[in-house]
Amino acid sequence: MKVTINDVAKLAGVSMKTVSRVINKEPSVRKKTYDIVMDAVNTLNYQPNLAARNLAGTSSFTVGLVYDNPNAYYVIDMQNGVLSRCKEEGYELVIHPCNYLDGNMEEDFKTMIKRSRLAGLVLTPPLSEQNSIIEMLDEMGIHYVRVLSGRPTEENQDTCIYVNDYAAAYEITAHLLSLGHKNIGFLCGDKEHKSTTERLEGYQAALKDHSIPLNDELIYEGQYSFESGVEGAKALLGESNPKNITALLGGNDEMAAGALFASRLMGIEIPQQLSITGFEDSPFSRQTWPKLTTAHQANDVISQHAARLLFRKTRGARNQDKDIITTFTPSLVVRESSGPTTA
Amino acid sequence: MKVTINDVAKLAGVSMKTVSRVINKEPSVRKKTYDIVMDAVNTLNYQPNLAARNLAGTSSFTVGLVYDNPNAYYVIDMQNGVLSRCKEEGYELVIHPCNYLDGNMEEDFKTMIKRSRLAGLVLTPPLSEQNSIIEMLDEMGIHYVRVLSGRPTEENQDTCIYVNDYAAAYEITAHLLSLGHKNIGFLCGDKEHKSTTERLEGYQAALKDHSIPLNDELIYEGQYSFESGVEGAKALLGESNPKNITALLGGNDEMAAGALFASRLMGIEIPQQLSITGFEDSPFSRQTWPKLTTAHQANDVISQHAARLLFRKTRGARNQDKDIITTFTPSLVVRESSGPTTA
DNA sequence: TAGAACATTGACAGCGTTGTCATTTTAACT
DNA sequence: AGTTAAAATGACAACGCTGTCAATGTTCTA
Repeated sequence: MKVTINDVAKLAGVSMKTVSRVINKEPSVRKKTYDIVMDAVNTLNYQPNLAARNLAGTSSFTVGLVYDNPNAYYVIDMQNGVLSRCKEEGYELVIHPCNYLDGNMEEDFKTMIKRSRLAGLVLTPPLSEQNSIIEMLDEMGIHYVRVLSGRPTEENQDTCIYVNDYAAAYEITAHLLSLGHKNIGFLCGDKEHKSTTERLEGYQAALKDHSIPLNDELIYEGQYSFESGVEGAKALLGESNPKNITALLGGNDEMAAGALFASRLMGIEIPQQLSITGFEDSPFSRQTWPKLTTAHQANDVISQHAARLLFRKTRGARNQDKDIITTFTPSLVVRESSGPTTA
Repeated sequence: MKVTINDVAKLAGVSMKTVSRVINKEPSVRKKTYDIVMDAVNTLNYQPNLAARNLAGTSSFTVGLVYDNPNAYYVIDMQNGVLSRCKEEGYELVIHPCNYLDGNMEEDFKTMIKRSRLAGLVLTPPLSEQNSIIEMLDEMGIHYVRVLSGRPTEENQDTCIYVNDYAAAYEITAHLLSLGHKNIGFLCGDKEHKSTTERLEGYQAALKDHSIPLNDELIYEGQYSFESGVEGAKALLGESNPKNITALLGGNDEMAAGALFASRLMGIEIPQQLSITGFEDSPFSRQTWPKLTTAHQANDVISQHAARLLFRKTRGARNQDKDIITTFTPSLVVRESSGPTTA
């Protein structure tokens, strides 16, 4: 019933250790031996036991995915990306949702790591930006890869995956400018998120490049939530839109959806009277009315590359994956929530 | 650095095996011994190694969560519920998204089970309804708990958690009837989902109990998606609402959101001209305009109980959790998308 | 063609637990 | 107190794999 490495060895007529070498793709196994062993593996349908591997080996076959992000779509995409890579490489994934504000996170981490010695961790924002965590991991000697909001100039190319929110925000803003908008509001997300400042700076850079003076009164500081989007739109548009805003950049899709909601309450027509854009292209940017113009962020692809980067580190010489992309720029998706100024 | 069961044993002055007994909560350990050992465990901050436990023991400490559901909110909730329980019991969770249509699922399952011998599986709909899968698992002797749409009368109370969609649909329909609606449309979800027929039957039962004749023309057969909700609303309301429908029951929140979207396109005011209701109370039922009246389904609680049920089976006598709820009925949440008939 | 250098393979211990079974301690009887 | 049954503990071999290091094959050099 249960087939072990010994069964394979017997069938192939080699030692246990040679089978081990084959399934671990170690070098210095003769091609012929390799084939014989693989045949045996296939006919017996052998699957190496993870627990035994983790116990016996110095490196482990489980990776952790850590997140503190309320966005279900984001999390699922990240999971699926990492998972698909894990499957290919024969790794197991342990997911670790957490709440940074909880405080006892450090303990939590240590427990997780002790219980199942991990090959490494994929950290997603905003946790990936927390220096205290990074230091802790460095101290503990845990491998990790961080997914971060940032621009290609940054260093740490071997341990970070960057999402260029700056460029994406620039592109969205440029899109609105090209439609004739001049007074563009910005609904800022959580200040603790690096993505917030990146997006804000991209927006400002675009304005500057088009010789539009910056105006702090057009910026609402909120959180990445629907409710905050509602509040932000109300705050910026006020009673009768005194600032004469014709376009609103949402910090993310949820805020944009909130702004859409608020506009509706205020009787503002979208996009005739006001353009609204999102960020991330999560499924519900297609489920609002009208559908949101936004910046598409391929989270599953991003997390796949994060996993690949991690494996490159953990597997060392055995894996020299050269095609890893370390910088991603979300790309503009124009839908119905943005249009030319009518003013 | 790394503390093992031996370190604990030494410090406590007992044998390795006794420590093992304590951490496994086996009976026949003297209270005094137990305390001494626990003290040692705590001072050393000992965490049993999962790989070793899985390898040595007959039962394993990993459970799997299997799902084939496109709804991110649902999946996250299920994960978190199971996960929270796993943490308490010292189990590890392996998530297993899959695509039933892929075909090679059986192989996929077997691989997963071989690689990390599992204590058991939590199956969520629609997979949990697939007899072929259940039979396979029975054959393989794998423990599992199914989360299913169904009514309390069903058997298998020790292996299934029921979500009473029938009652919930009944309640929503009754709500609409009480508001004066008579021509109530129904946007049917995927026919393969048990929840679809349960919800449909609940709707029909409510109508019958209020002496409203059933009319198949008011039922649209679609899928549980936003797009399908759009199509369904268009199909039922047609050019000028010839069937004189005043309320629309969405098969789930997404369909309801789609119907909302379509109504907007057709210039129909919600809820003044048309009431629309959802199902599940996923976050975005609060992010539509107007917010959706829906049936709240506590997925995290449901999955927690599923996990508890599973542990009761796998741990046998060691765990006699008596407070497991096996039937959940989603409860009506009235928001702004439903209102009295104006006709 | 001998000998060195290198490539390939194998024997065996050990990873940190739990299961089995033997041993010791305690409790419960006469 | 002496016996017996029951409860509590311990010794030690697994579990299925990988790391180490020694043993064997193979190729190259002179």
